[in-house]
Amino acid sequence: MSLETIQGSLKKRGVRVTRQRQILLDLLDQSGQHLDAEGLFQLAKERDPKLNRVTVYRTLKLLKQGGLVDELDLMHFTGDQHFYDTRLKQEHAHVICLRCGKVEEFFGEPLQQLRKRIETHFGFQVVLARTEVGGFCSHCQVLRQQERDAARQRQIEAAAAATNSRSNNVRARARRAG
Amino acid sequence: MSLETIQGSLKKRGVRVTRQRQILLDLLDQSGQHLDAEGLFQLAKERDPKLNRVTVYRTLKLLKQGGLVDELDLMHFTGDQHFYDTRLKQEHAHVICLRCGKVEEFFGEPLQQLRKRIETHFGFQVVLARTEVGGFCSHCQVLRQQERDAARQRQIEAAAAATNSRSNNVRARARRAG
DNA sequence: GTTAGTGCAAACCTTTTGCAGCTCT
DNA sequence: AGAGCTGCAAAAGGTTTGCACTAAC
Repeated sequence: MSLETIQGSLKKRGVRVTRQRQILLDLLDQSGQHLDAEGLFQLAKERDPKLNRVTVYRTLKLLKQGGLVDELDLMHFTGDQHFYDTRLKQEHAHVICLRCGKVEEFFGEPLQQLRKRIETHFGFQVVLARTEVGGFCSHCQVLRQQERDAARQRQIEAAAAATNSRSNNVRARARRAG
Repeated sequence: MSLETIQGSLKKRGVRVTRQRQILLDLLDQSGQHLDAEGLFQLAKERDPKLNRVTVYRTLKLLKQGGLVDELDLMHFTGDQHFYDTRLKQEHAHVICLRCGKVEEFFGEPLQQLRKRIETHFGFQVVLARTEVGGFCSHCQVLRQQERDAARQRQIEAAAAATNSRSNNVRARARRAG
């Protein structure tokens, strides 16, 4: 699937591919990232400073309705906005690290298998599927362990300090009592 | 897993299980539906008219952070609010009909398989996974076909009417021309 | 020349925050 | 007493809508 396919699909529906929509489609296609409405708007403004935020929302809605983009939430890691993926790639799951926010994409047949199973199990006609997985990437697993170790260390030191201060108090009382 | 497990988990974290929270937990547990904050609030109001909407949001946030409920979007079929599922059942996918809004739950190993594959593929530690599938339930597939047939029929009739009116015009012109 | 699309401002809906008072322990 | 929790009001964040003007077919 290509950008031209998307544009063709729009024209077929009597939707006009205006200058603004062209800009937004290009950005969605090029930018490797997962953009939300605001991010897309910021990039679009660089190409056309007059382009309005509302146009971005309207275009995204249009593309979503036409099944040309997928709407993601990325586990609400950054907030409650929606992110968008053109459907130019194969179906994939999004894997979000809950510590650093990195997003990986997982392709592979377990996804197709799941889809097929749901279709046969319910006699359901699947139109779109979305899998989002939250957890910790290999890098952050290590960092979390270090953080936990450091926290435990601080606790031990705090406990030791408390003990010292208690015994100091005892000594001080003993002195006052003479 | 049971409601008591959830309550225990909260207490262990130094979280108080107050009257309000008890009400909300009961409702989440009992109601078979997928409730959103507003729906939960409406039900809670019946048991305690003083209970505030904000308390609902705060409790849901707490439960989410503790990993005691899953947050769903149900493909934004009804809007952008979030829905909540206690994690008392086995992991499952949500299957949403885009015509009637019915939500089915799919259990079964393709889900576990997908999770395992992602863990091994990325060395990722999965904490929570969410699969939402949109499409048409078997019932609505039939209805959609009927709707399409009816639309085609109307088109044919409209075309026929247009032809009639054109030939009527021709006849009228002929009459006027005498 | 019609129909669709745009920009602007204002509204909307869901969710969060600040704060004073209340409640468990 | 002290930490945690609640209600209220107000704000925030993201998204949609009404309307007059403009651009594409």
